[in-house]
Amino acid sequence: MWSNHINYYGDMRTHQLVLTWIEKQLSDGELTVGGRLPAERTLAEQLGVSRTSVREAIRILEALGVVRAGVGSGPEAGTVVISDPTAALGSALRLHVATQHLPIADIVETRVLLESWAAARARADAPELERAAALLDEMDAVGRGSAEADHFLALDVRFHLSLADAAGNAVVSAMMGSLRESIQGYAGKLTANLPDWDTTATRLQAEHRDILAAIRNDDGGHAAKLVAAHIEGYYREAGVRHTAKA
Amino acid sequence: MWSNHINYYGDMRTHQLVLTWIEKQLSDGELTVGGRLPAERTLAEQLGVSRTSVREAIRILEALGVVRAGVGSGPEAGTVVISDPTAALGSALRLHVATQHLPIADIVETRVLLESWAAARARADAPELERAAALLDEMDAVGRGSAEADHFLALDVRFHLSLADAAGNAVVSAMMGSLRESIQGYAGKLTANLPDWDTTATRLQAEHRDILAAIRNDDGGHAAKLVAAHIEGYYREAGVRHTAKA
DNA sequence: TAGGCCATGTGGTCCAACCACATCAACTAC
DNA sequence: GTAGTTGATGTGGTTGGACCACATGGCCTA
Repeated sequence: MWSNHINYYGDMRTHQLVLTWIEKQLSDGELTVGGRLPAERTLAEQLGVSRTSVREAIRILEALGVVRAGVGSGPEAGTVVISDPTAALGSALRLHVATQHLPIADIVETRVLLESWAAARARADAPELERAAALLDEMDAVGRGSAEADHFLALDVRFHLSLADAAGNAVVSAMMGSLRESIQGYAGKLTANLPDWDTTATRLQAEHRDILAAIRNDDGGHAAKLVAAHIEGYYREAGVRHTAKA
Repeated sequence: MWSNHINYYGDMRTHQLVLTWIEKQLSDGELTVGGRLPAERTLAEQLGVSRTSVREAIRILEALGVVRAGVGSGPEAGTVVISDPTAALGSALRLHVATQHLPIADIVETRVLLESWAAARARADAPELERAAALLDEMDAVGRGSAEADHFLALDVRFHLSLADAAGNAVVSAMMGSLRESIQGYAGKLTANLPDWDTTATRLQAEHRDILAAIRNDDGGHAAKLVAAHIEGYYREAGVRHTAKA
């Protein structure tokens, strides 16, 4: 038969072998969130591969939001297991947008889809809604000058993510976050196309409060419609002028 | 002030520097899908970093479905830019499922959400529907024994992806594909819980044809309902027995 | 006892070599 | 002249070893 070496793994590249081992540890529950991977040198010796290959595997896991690497000693050091699906989805989408194989329009459309569903699905008494309400107050407090637009938008993102979280679906939340991240730069530029940021911000806030009120009133269907109109309206207002400049 | 070396990039780690450079090339259109990256050794020299760091960056891009690396010479060799968002999302979701921080139920729910939307959105004359129909014929042709269940399910996946493609949203298609990939192993095990695979497969096929007919009849709303019932019904049938065994 | 200092262990980076692979051109045998 | 072989070339794949920056903690000194 074939080799009886413990390290026979077919055509698999070395770093994939390491990935497979780590994924198995995760599936078997021998590695859990918060736990630490063996040190790179140790792991390399255990698996009979070079440290380089171990590092390549860890880099991939880092990019996928599965681990975090820290130098030095102490609690922040070492490679520890985390769970940040949004990071992976976000950078992936961002890069594919860069290759121009993921149209911005499709991203916006997907955002509307997910966010409408979340609004319809959110429970009226979800604790995330209180955070959302607090964010709205914070947004009222920021100035209405275009200089503060970035600050306002940052809070806006967190508000929408809070609504998504209120639906209680981790996958939808992660996807929502990644969609926002992937078009973050784009959305920022859009504000430059708005004729009057002050007016727009005030309108957005009014719509935000309507959406939140609908959810808290257990009128999911209405909330979903409001959310869709809210998002589409914003991109239409900013986007039309954007294309009109061309 | 600080160093005036051309390679001062703040706290960024070396491989991130390479990633940033490549992402900029993509955004600027200097690198497009189908294009080739400079050879690893060349790129390392150009950017003033080690080949190791270049390779770590490329590994990340590979995991994100942005490039494909091939050894040797000729058209298949070298590191070429591709665009496979599904690969990135799929492996990310799969790993996070392994960490048990993404409930399977949430993935199934999200799948229903996306697929219902796609069914409602698909155009009746979309060319992808012909591929879907061909897949259904192929599924009729495979045996009904449980031994062929894997083959049937593989075609089933492609059928559903074809429907998603018919909606014409690349982001939704990519997410759909990644969701299927992330629970592929899980779905396969479920068939073992079914009392009679033959009967189930025949029923699934009937539902498939109803869905396809509804889309072709331009009745998106009906198609969406059928799809939701189709997916939820399958998981309920297989899943209930699964938990009942415990 | 309080302070500084170094041993230790972590990831971060680099280098130099070697391998396997695929192509292509030059060369050789017929 | 043609067909086949062979080697040069260039690609990613892998390895071992060296050194660095960093953070801790214990030892040693004042």
